[in-house]
Amino acid sequence: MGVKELPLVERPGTAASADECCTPLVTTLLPEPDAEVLSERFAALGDPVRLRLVSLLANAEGGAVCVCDLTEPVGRSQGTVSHHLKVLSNAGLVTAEKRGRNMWYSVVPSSLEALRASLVTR
Amino acid sequence: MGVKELPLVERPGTAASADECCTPLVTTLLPEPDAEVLSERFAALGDPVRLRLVSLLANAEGGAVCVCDLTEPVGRSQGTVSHHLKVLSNAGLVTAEKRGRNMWYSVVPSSLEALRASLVTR
DNA sequence: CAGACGTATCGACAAGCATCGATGGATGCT
DNA sequence: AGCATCCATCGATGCTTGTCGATACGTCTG
Repeated sequence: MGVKELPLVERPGTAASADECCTPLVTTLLPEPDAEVLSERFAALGDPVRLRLVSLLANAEGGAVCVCDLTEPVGRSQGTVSHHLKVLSNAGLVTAEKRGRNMWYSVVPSSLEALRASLVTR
Repeated sequence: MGVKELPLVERPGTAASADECCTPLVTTLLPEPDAEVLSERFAALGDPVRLRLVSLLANAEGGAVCVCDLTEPVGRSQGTVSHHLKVLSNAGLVTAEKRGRNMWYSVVPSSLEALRASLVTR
């Protein structure tokens, strides 16, 4: 497949963009459809390997890392790492860019920020 | 390759309390033990039913709700709701208090706030 | 005290998930 | 061209999880 598009919320209703996805759950009663979208994103962070991947990406020089430099730090097979990156990508938390024969992944800061915004307490 | 070694900073009480648990993962390379703890909390929010439970608790008058008033809104059996509340409780996101023959659950705001703090971007 | 009520727990089951090794397509290098 | 490298995908496998119904325990009420 050529273009790896961002499978983000193209939902008609509430959540329009990555930045607006996240209904605050503490200050508003969370509607069920929103719970579905939001929980998918939290679930994406709900795995230690994926959490470390995000951390590795976020802390990288230049903000991007190629897959080849991710397998060793997390101690998982290449296939497994690829799988986790896909999960993160599906949740809209990271993006991929092809450079030569490498794929470079980076976090989507606005996406993390949106998730963070959903956790506001009053 | 990029990263040589994992900075496994094994501090004595590696992020035990609810308020101190959450190493920021974007501004620091997340140590493995912290990833374990943090991911457990994110995973707790990684289910739509649990997310709605948290929302219900947070939006309740008085900040607490008895289990009997939670099953119907989320549309799950009593046993299932009890299970989810336990997961949330284990993650430190909610607390329970016994009043008569009822259990009243409420969110732990500092816990959510700590989780939120772990998502800071730079 | 006996019954009703509220919850946690148990057993069972299907679905989902993390993981690996293998495969194959794409790309770059010699 | 031929070969090495990178990475997504596939199939298999064992473990985890969400769910229910049933059960057992504690507590209130009549």
